[in-house]
Amino acid sequence: MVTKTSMADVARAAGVSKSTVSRALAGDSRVKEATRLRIEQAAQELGYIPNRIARALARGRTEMIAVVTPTPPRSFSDPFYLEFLGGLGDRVMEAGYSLVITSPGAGGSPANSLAELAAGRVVDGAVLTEVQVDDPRLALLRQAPLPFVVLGTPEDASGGVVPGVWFVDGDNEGGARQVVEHLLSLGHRRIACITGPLHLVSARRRLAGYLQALQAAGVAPSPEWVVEGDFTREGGLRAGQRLLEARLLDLREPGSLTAIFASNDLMAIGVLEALRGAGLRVPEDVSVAGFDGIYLADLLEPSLTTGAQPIRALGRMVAELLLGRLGAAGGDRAAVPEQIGAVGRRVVVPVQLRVKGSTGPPRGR
Amino acid sequence: MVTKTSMADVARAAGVSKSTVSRALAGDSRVKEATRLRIEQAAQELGYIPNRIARALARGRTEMIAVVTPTPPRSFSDPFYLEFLGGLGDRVMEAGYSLVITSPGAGGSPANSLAELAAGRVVDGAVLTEVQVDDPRLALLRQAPLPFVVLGTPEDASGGVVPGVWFVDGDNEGGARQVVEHLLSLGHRRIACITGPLHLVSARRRLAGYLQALQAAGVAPSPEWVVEGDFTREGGLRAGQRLLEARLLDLREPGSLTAIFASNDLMAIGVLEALRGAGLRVPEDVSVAGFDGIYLADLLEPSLTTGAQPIRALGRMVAELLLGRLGAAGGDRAAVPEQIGAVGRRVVVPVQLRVKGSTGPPRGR
DNA sequence: TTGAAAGCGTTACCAA
DNA sequence: TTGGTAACGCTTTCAA
Repeated sequence: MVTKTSMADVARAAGVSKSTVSRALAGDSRVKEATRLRIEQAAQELGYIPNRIARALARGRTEMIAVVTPTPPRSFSDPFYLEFLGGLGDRVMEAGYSLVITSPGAGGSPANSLAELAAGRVVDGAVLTEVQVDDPRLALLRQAPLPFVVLGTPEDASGGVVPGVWFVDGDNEGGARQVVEHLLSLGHRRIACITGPLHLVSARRRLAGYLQALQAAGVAPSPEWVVEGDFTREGGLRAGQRLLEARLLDLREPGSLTAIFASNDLMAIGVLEALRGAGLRVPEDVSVAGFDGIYLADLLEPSLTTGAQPIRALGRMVAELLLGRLGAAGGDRAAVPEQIGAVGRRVVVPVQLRVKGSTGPPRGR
Repeated sequence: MVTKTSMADVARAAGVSKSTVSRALAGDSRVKEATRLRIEQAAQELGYIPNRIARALARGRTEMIAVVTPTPPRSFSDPFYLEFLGGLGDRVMEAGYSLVITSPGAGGSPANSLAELAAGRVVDGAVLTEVQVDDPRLALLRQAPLPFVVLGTPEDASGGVVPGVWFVDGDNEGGARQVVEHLLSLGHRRIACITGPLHLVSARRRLAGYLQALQAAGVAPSPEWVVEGDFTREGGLRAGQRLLEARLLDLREPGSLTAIFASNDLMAIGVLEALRGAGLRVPEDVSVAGFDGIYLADLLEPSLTTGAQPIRALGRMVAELLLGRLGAAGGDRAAVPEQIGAVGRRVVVPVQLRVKGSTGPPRGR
């Protein structure tokens, strides 16, 4: 235990008052040059480092930003979130903020911990991920004095965008549509969709995109083609197995599926495993496509065809928006492409179809 | 902006003093039942949530733990660290702590930000990753009043373990030896090693394991078999290409390598790419083995033979040790296998050879 | 240009 | 069992 030096010590050593030390170290221009130098030297010699907690209490700002990570079964080890977090973290740390990772699951109810965050003055702002339809956290945060930005489009049950909320999102619907259109263009007609948890906005939108593409192509999907998953690899594996058990992937059957659209890459990976386990080849027997464009998708064999979101860029944009709201130095509003200038700032970025090795023409074509 | 309620408001509403409110809410047994109830109700009604910053200042504890992530080119998107972080995060959040992610790169020099962390009283403890030989951060932290635990063995230049430091590590040397012995047992003799950055302890130890295994088998490695990488996929790719350019992977040459040991899985993935690019098949033409056992390793085709560390468990153990040092509720010392009871608590966990599809007998055997 | 002193919202010690 | 009152270490008026 080393005796820690406080501002008072520096003041004493430099022969000035605490106030002056505070001003000098904050770069206040009203401090005489000579005094500042003397203070800086004293601080240096004493190894003084300001107590950020005390500063935070006095200033009312902590220079920390909270990231509320997905709830189980996705955790923050979800590759998508980690890549996102990378982009977010890089940008906010550049601006001098730290990231506080809080899991909504641990230590109380989600709403509870969020409320504590908001009122506990621990962070200056928050990033919400994994938005649900009619997300109760939004009301909570909006009435709290905590600026926040959402990753994902905040929708209510009727499909309307919740006003007044700042958010960044990929074009889930359009992206999913593109991916399914790609499968259709290869000649597939019987295409399954493994969805995310349908209380999540992103999951619904991707499902909508899938349905739109089929409808536009005049394909009427059988209800059993759509399986609800949970955005995890295990969930994808289970969903794949369910399709197998339902004999929907039996090549000898006439009504067999020829392609599977998984609503995220992680589930697609699970599906690949399920198929491999059943001795089916990809893409020769079945085509598989995913969504997200996590970097893992490229490392698989076969590499995964997917609707790629600019994941790290999403993180950076969320950071930019939030920094802008915080009035932070370096929070450059102009850097954020503004889509709609209405109530709340909304950024929706396009999703890019990335055709790789996991999709090909259906068998027998 | 909602008017926030402070403890004083609750006190007024309940007709007691701040002290009593503080005690009541902290569950102090000396508060009369009736009073506690009255206070709790008042707090409830007013929507009172304690200011954690003020509490932290008063108590001297913030209930936050810092994780110092690897420096570039590895970032915290490195899969190994992410899995580790998952284990760590789960455990510390269970115990009521939040995780603060600080990048040593951003906002100043590594040492600087670390010193600020230590003295800034922002966190109660810290986790260090990516230890270097003679790591300067250790001295810094040890003289600071901040409990910390290291992921990796803190070594000085002479190979001795720095005393007084708590750490958790996988058995790098033994693990690497096992992996290389596996290659030798398959009949390989000309085995390359792609190392990590050699200022890192883990990289050195894995190299040592490789050399030991070869020596024990009576194989004298040619200097050009050893290529220094950087633990990234790109680094692995480059290293693989270097071996190719050096004509060490030309099957027509008599001295061609038959196997490659990459010091971590991520580099092994890069090597696989390099080989694929050169039209070499794995394991028919060349065997490839990695280290770490990241979950990605299993998803590759071929799946990767590797020296598997219990990555998430490493995270949990680090958490356990740190919580123990913090005297945290739920910090269960007994849960941590204690290897050496000397100065500092040291946990070294075995590495398990996981034989998968990327290794096989050398060509022509 | 500097200093004194009043916060910031808790906790914790000491009396009562 | 409760209340008064210092801390905690900094920032920020307000005066000088």
